[in-house]
Amino acid sequence: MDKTLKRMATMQRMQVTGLELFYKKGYYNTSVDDILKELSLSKGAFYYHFDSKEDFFIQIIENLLVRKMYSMLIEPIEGHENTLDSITNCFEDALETAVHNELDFGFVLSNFVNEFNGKNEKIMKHLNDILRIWEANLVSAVQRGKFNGFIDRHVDSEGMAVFLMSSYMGIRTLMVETAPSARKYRFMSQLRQYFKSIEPKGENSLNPNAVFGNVN
Amino acid sequence: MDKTLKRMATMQRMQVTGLELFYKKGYYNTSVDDILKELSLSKGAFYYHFDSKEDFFIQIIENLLVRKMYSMLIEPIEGHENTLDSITNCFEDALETAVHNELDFGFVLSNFVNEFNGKNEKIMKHLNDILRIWEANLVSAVQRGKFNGFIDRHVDSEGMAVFLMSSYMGIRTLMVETAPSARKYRFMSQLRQYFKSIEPKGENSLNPNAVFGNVN
DNA sequence: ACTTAAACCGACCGGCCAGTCTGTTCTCAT
DNA sequence: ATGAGAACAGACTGGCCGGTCGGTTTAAGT
Repeated sequence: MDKTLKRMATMQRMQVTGLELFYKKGYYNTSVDDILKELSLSKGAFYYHFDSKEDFFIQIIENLLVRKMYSMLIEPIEGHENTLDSITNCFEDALETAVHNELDFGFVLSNFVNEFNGKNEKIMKHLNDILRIWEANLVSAVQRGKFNGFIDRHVDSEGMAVFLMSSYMGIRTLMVETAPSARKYRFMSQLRQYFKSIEPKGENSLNPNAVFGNVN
Repeated sequence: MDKTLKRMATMQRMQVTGLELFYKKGYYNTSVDDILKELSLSKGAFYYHFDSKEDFFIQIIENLLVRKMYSMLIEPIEGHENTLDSITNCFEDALETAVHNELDFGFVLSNFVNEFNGKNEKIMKHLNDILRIWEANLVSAVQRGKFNGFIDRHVDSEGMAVFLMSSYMGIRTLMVETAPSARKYRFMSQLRQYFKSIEPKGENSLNPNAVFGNVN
């Protein structure tokens, strides 16, 4: 365990800058040497730790991408009763990091889905796993929102999850070049508009979660 | 004019299969020889007609992508008074071709934006032009919808355009692998939900377009 | 029939890149 | 101190790909 410390540290360094470059320039347009140059390491070091470029990337997905997706787009929604509010805040934060050109992992994911679709089935499997997890968590968040009286009982939870993921991934694509800050603002305002049509109508509109408490 | 007929025909063939392969495998992962093999043509033929692979791709954008974007995502919305209906129908049709794995040019565009972003400024300029045209046409469609009484006067036209483009490009990314038909259905149903919150409320809800006629 | 240019062929070049392999340096237990 | 394995260095290979270039075929005008 202790002796593997150095190993782990090097692998971690490689993966972090690997993800950074893969994100910036794309997987196929980033050579292993590009990453190694950034770290002043050699081919020997790389292939000592990883089997192949593909294996390297899959480990990046498992070790970095999955965790960051959780901390940025799943956990911020998981804990709270008022689903619509927490989704709004979560998207707001994620898009704000995007405006500052920092790594926005929801977009990293969408980028890679686009790059590998139809080209590398093995990697697509891993990416689709993450999408499924994201979707499942959104679905249960919507259901919790219904239960807690913040979302109309008649809305389709699956549909809402798909719609949220779609619009999020889409706005990130649109933010890459033209007026990211303005587009973020407009997007968020329309998202709130959409949420208005989702709120419970009529008698049961007061939230009963003081009675039932949180679900799960 | 007449003598250039053969030239035009060959260039057209190259561009059509070029777009097809670039879409399926990506620009950087498709070699010029891949396209040539498909057509039983040689390098000589290619570089006789085009300056470079990049030039070739830009001509594909101008000759094929732009036109198809017009016919699939712009003109179907342009002519009609009831903006929300025509957008719904337009998206419905476009996503249906996507379900059948045919070339859906809105997605082709979004794919290329993802592939070239940060990698090829020259090509990005051309792609951004198309995005701007699409956006402008959606904005004016929304404004027409307001004028004709199908859309609430208070909604932000720019915001709605951005939101529509986002969600469309996003759902296409989500449809590439998992349950495209189901996701299309869910998406369209949520889009209609969103549109509900966009309709005019209160007194002026009856459309007055019988009085004013169409705008433009 | 002959000329001429357009259209096309395909071998070749130079550069890049994933992966290999041999060898060197570092680390640490004994 | 030293042997042994872990960690790393870097030259090299084979394949691919964009682009070039000298040559051949096709077609059209005269």
